[in-house]
Amino acid sequence: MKVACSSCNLRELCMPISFGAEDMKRLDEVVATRHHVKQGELLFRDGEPFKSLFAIRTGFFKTSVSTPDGHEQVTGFQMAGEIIGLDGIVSDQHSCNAVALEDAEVCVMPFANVEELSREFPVLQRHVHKIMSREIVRENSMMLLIGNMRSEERLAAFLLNLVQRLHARGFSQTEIVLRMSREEIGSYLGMKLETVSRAFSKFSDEGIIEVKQRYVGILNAAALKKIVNPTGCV
Amino acid sequence: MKVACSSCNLRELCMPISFGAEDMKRLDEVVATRHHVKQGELLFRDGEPFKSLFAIRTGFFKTSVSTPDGHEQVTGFQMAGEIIGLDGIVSDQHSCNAVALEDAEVCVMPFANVEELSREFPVLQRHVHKIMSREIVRENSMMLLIGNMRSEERLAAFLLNLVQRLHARGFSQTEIVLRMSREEIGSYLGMKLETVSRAFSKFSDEGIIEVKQRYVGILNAAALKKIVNPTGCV
DNA sequence: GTCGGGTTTTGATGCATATCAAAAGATAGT
DNA sequence: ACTATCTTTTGATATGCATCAAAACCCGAC
Repeated sequence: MKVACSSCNLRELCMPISFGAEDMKRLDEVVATRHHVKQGELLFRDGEPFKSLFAIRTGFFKTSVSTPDGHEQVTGFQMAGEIIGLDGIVSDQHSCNAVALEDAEVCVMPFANVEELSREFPVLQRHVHKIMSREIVRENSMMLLIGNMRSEERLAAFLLNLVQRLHARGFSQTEIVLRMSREEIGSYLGMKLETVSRAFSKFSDEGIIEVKQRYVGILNAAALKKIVNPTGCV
Repeated sequence: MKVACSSCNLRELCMPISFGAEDMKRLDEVVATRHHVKQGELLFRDGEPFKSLFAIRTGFFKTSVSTPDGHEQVTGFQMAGEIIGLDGIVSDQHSCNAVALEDAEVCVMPFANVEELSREFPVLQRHVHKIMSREIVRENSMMLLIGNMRSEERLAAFLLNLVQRLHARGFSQTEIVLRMSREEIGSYLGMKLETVSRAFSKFSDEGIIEVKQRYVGILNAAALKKIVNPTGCV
């Protein structure tokens, strides 16, 4: 079952938009194969040789790095239409682990293909640069989040970010089914799982959200935004 | 005073290494002009339109982002041979501030030039990708640092990183003159200036370092490494 | 040299979050 | 359906770092 980029409904997310049908056909060449990853399995692992970027077609991933003593730091959660593997370019080997948090399918894009077609299509080249820049900016804001905000602000920002990305993919603007555990959220946000749980309970008590296990209903998005940014400006 | 990349002693740091004399001449075209930035001045500011990347020729910069309520998070310190401005690519405007911490000179590389020459020279293309990937990896490790380590571990890691980069530029392996304040270090590492100061004092009391204002002498690098990574493995 | 403003150090105290612990709830395998 | 295991919640306590405060120190301006 071959699904070409040109006919993929995630095209606008992982490919440049301003592409003619003609060019789009050529662009299909970036994707060599597709690959299924079962829940809990690794797509790639820290230290593994880097060959390809991966575009997520379906499913949900987390990426993480570890301290020598085995403490894990989740560095990101990725969903359909997002690209993972950029960390591997610099040293030709991956520097983090990517684990599927639910059964997933990815498009394997050999980086040699990406670079070759990038030289031919400036719009693709620009797109690749933007994707990498976006990741740099995202991580900047994560540093701000972890370094400067308190636990409840972090969780509020996390939920808003998640729901915004899901909404961009056609899901509800008010309902989330979390794919990750409290511990993984905590690792991502630089806090312990108990603190995550307490923050959930607090928001729930205040009527801002509704929590039932991994289901989260957002009852008062404005309140969440106010927690992240109390002044309301910007 | 025109200094071409081909005759710049920082060439190995900001340009691809495997370049013939012929190609190197063409590569000089990436740099449009040079620009002086006085200590305390901004090279670019959050929200400003993005036109160019900047290669640092001399001097020392910090980049930072801010919360709406004005709290600053330093996202990096950059020295000679390093590239700044990558954050601006994604949305055609800068998303952080870059301030010179000492009088500096930068090479202005219009991004249009970079992209055009990248298409022509695969080795430059690869280089640009690596620089962006390196920044992504660096920020991953900063998330690990801020999210998982305690204050003394963070400062130890910071000092080791700084001295390693300075050493790569021909400076001492054991002596640093800090260009940034305790507050800026603290912001970068997600802690308060008092905590930074206390950690300095502690290391000094233990004979691991020698501190006199912004001068730091590293007396026992092994001890610093052990603080970052107690198990000693890896 | 002296004054004034900024930076750094050090001490005392408080608070947010980590840690420890245990129960409740969900999930998967037999 | 039932048990074993994992996840989540909640409570009690501990602690690392922030906060508040003040003194010491440094640097540049005059």
